Amino acid sequence: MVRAPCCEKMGLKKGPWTQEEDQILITFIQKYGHENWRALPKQAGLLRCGKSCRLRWTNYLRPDIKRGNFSEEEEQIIIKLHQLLGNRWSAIASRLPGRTDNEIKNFWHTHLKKRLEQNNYLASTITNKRRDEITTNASQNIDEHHINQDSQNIVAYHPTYCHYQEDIQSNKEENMQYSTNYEHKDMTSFNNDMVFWYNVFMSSGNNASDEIS
DNA sequence: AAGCCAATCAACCGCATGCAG
DNA sequence: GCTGCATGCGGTTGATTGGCT
Repeated sequence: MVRAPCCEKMGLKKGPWTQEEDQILITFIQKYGHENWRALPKQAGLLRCGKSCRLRWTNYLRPDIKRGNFSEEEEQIIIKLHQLLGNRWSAIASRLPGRTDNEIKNFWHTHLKKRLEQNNYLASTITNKRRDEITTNASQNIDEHHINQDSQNIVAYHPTYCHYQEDIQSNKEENMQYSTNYEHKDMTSFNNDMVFWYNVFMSSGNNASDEIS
């Protein structure tokens, strides 16, 4: 398939947007909308390609964009959605009103990814250490619960399952079950997490099954 | 004060997908 | 079914910023 020529042709401008360009784009979109991104820059009098305009609008200029730091709850949602959906940033962003896929992607790479890796390392270290203790001291009655308490304490990002319960009345009992059971289960209960979040999607009105497949 | 380095984030690039003709 | 265009998406880059020496 032949690729459509992009902005590098015809001396179109690249790089950071100026305030003036932003204003032109905002004014134009407010007036005429953005039916056709490819034609928009020409109509608006911008020396940018449509792709660049779309990105600037969707990631920065849109009026409904929420700026500023991510809340604790948003972090938890991103982490869980990433476990469920992988690097499907737009799908994740669609569940976080006011946040863009680009913003979430950047936040993931700069904050959450490192933290998860670090926490996973620490959690596995602690768990292995505990297991060694158990092996060498078999007569001592140390149960699995004890081991997992340590892992849980280390894994700071760990889910708080009650966030959605007010919104999802129909699944209330089921969700409570997950949140309660979690206290007594080990890290492998992440499978249950998956089920939980799948249910959240199904209840949210968006058919997540299409996206998961 | 200056230089270096790492973190951050806006923006770009190229592929994938959807759709009309 | 094929082709070409428009748009969406995820990975990556590079400019900027802030902290440290």
